[in-house]
Amino acid sequence: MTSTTVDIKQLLQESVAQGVQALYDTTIEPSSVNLNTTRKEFEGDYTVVVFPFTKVARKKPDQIGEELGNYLVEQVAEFERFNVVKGFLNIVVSDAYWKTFLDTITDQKNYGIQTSNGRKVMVEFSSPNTNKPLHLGHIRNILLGWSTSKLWEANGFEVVKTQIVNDRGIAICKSMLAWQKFGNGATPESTATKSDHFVGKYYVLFEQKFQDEYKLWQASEKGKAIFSEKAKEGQDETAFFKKYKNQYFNNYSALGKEARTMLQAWEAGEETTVNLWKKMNGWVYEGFSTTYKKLGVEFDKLYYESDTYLLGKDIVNQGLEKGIFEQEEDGSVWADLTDVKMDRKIVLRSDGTAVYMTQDLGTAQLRYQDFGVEKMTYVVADEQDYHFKVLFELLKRMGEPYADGLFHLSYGMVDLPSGKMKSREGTVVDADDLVAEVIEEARKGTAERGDISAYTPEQQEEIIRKIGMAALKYFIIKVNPRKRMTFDPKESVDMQGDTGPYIQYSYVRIFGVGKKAQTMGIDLSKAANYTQLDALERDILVQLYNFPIAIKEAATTYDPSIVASFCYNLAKTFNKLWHDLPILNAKVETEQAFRTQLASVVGNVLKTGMDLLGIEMPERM
RNA sequence: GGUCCCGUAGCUCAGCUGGAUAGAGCAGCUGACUUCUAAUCAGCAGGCCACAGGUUCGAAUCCUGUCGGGAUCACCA
Repeated sequence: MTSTTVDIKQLLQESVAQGVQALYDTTIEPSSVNLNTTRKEFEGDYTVVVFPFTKVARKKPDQIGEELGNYLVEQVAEFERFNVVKGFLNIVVSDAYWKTFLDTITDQKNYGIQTSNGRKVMVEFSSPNTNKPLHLGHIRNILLGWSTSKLWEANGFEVVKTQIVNDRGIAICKSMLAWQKFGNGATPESTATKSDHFVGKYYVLFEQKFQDEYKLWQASEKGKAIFSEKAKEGQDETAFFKKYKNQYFNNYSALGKEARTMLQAWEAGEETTVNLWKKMNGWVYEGFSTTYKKLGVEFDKLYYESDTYLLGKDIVNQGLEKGIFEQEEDGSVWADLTDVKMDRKIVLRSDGTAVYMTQDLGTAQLRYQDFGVEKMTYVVADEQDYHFKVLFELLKRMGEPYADGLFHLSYGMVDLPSGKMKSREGTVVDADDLVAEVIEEARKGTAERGDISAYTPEQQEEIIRKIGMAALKYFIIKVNPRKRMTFDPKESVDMQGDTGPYIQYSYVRIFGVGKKAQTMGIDLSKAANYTQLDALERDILVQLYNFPIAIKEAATTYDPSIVASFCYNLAKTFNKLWHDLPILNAKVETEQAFRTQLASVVGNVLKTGMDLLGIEMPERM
């Protein structure tokens, strides 16, 4: 809270505790006092629930409410009136308090944002594979990661935004092989294709060629023999071969063999393979970078799997010495987590090579060495819940200094109305396509409803872009991350109701008022003499008061949707005020000045809040 | 089968550290622009908060069980 105004909620809790002491001779913790914001059908700003005091007071709730209410109003200047309804004590905070509060935050351009606390944390997000372009799932990930980073920054932390780029392995080799065999030297330039999409095309092509090969094999003597030998009772061919795909790839496929050979050549550092790998990854990065730019995100540090995939073996050895891991006769190393209801988990293969877990152990340590962060957040879909539970448990057992600060921001998958996105069925929503679509929709909306003709074409384009991106981003970020969400492309471009453009619209109104107030030469100091706050004005002030609280909660619970819904509610209340009460048209000078001031703070808070979600505000729309 | 997550209006979602009559938006119907931007506002209609028990003065919220949906349990990443 601010230094110049008291924290009204805290004051109320403390005063209630004092009141209980004075009236009923009982000591209670101020923080245990149950406070709610008053429902809008009753008069008041805050409501004290008095039921918990019935035992110590041995009186009826209504009577306690009366007694406590009288005590508060008599003893504390900030509490002006009260009423009691069915055992709920509704408190009206004084106009004077709210006006001082508003003055205080009017002077703080960064109201809600804490100053640096000198502490450092890391957030990992996006972390794509380099064999195909980004899709809708990445967008949710990226928005969550970006917003979480902004939220921790808003709470005073320095945030290192990072990702681990999965640039090696069999997947990229498939793209490489397909390009080498079938590409005829084509390039993104020669085909006028966005470069990451270009590489993705060859990944898809590989899958097609592989399927063709697989089909032929299924009809061959060998394929038939395998089927009759290995298929379970009653299992039909289609089902069997679907499951058998990986084994076919590893044991019989010619293409599979070529891809694996390529991977081995890469691991051996064979020059032409490494050069091809560099070329194709270069294309992918170029494409990613324009997509990130469109989404308005950037990173401070990139880690590449090609650099880190051998890490972690030292940690495993240390763990062996400490007795945290155990070695089998074949040389493989395991962690036994059965005592905490998890399984035995392999951390090193029998041939001594690293698995995914090994890498992650090593990468965590590397990051700590690089940046000395006290917390690390991994934004990764919930299908990897188990992996991270194990990873964090292992790092804890290793006694790593940052182990208590590890958090897996686990989010639900994004479904389409038609069901799950499946790359094989071509239902994956491409990130670039989606961005283009939502901007087109904003263009239509602006043509119908907008009022931006006074701007240059470039400026208009910028406004349209902001509106489209707001629709898309808000639609995704407003959902609690933990939950699986349905992405309906039609709804995602909505610009009315609980949407990004709705909030932008409130801001635009406020911006317009601010500009006009200046030309009118309104004297804001006149606001000092305004009395008799309207219920809507009080409602807005209570919400503004809660802004820093919402930011804090959103960060500590890793849930940006809290800020999204905060912004929506504030915009909604403001729109109602706009409709019901005159601002610049108010006849009384004090009223005019006060509302102009209030509007300006609301605009400021909306802008700050939306910025935490990665959403920009236009000044006109 | 073990473990974890989810189940709230036709649809998409809030509310969950227990508190008043469960809230929004969309879709449907109705009304409000000579007045600071109607991408707005107001109203109508829409709910055994999956189900059954339990704890409590009080349960959508906490506990147990059941049902439904999803994820995961590789010397894959």
